[in-house]
Amino acid sequence: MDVTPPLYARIYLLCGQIPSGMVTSYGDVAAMVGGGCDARTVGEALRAIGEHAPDVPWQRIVSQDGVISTRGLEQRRLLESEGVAFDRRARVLMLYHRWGGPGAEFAAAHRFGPPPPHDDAPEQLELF
DNA sequence: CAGATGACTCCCA
DNA sequence: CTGGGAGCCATCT
Repeated sequence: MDVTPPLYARIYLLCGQIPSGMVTSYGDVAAMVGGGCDARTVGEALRAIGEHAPDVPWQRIVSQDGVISTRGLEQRRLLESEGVAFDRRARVLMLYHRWGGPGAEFAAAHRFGPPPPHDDAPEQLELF
């Protein structure tokens, strides 16, 4: 039978560091995990969470724009219960809730890299 | 080893 | 804004 793949274990470890009320994107997780991991791999790891790590806060991983595309209703409900705000188009307000990565010590201990910078404009502030 | 799969992302019409 | 297509990569058959 399967055991948790090494890369997945790192993904779960990093996701477990995301505090309640914060979110990050698949691409950001992939960048921090490094080692040839990409957004799709993160998605695959989260898909297999039920088999490997049921305690990982999978709901805190959203797409790059803050959109929940897959298991929307359940995920949105969980995030809202943590205090995460959405705009009119069901996007997480990333400018407020984007996670800045694990602490420096934790990152160094597990060889995680820094999250990639975002060049997003504050257009998401335009609610309504 | 080769083909298929997917909870992504980017680019272009 | 919407939709289609390509690129990407670990994991499973």
